[in-house]
Amino acid sequence: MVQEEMRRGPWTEEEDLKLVYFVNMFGDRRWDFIAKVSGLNRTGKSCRLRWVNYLHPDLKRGKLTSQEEHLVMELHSKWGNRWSRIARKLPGRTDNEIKNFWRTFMRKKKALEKKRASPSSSSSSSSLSSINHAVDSHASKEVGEESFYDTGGYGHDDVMGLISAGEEFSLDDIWKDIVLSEDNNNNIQQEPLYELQSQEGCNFSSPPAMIYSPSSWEYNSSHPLWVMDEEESNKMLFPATSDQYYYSCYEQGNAFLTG
DNA sequence: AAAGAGCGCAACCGCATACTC
DNA sequence: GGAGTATGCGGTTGCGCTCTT
Repeated sequence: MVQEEMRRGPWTEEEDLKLVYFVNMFGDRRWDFIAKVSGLNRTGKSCRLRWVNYLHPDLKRGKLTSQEEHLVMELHSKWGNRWSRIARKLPGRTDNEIKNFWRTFMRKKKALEKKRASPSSSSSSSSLSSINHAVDSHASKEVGEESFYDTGGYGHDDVMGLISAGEEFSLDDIWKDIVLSEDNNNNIQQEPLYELQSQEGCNFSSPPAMIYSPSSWEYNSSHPLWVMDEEESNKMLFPATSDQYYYSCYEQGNAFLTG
């Protein structure tokens, strides 16, 4: 059978709208089915990913808060790279997001480590050196090429040891250490890498998904589908100019179901 | 102002597991 | 119980934006 070439790459706004519409209609389970009936010409996998990582109404946007970052560190020390598991403890955050955060963190750490490796700097009592130890004690198990990822966590004892009462510094200190180090190197600190901010204080970017702001959906997280008046949902999702187009999508979906 | 480097994030890939028939 | 299919997860890549020189 000749398989039609699937679309790949970044999603367009129109595709997003379509996907949201069909997920709203059929739920966020049957991805292959949704991929087919929507006519998106994407794989079910791709649709799921887009939904989970970007379009889901419960998603938070913007940087992780300090609390969230702490939690990630803590949970990673327990569970290692079990990103989805960690993500479940951070409502509104995706495994992808956490993975990216961790990668960035490790990258910074490596960079800092490199700088510190220069002979002039050896403040062994710094909190960073301690977390380095914690991280390295595990990461060093890996052989050969260094990876951004620590594949098994710091080791609970390592990091929790740092956090525990026995030590005189917290993860805050560790972060401060990184920030300070950056400060020293850059002189100009445009904005603290890591500042306390309220959950609502997130720096929202404005992706297309915000067009259908989650707050405007009566989303009930305990329910697989958004609860929404059909007429209302049509109005919100599809501007008058494209009504006909999306109704045809609707028809298409129904036709597929009813055969 | 232009070029290059670095960073952040979205998306893809391959494998594992769960589910359905 | 086994095969086929769908879904979930972790790792990796590539692109675009921002910052630096």
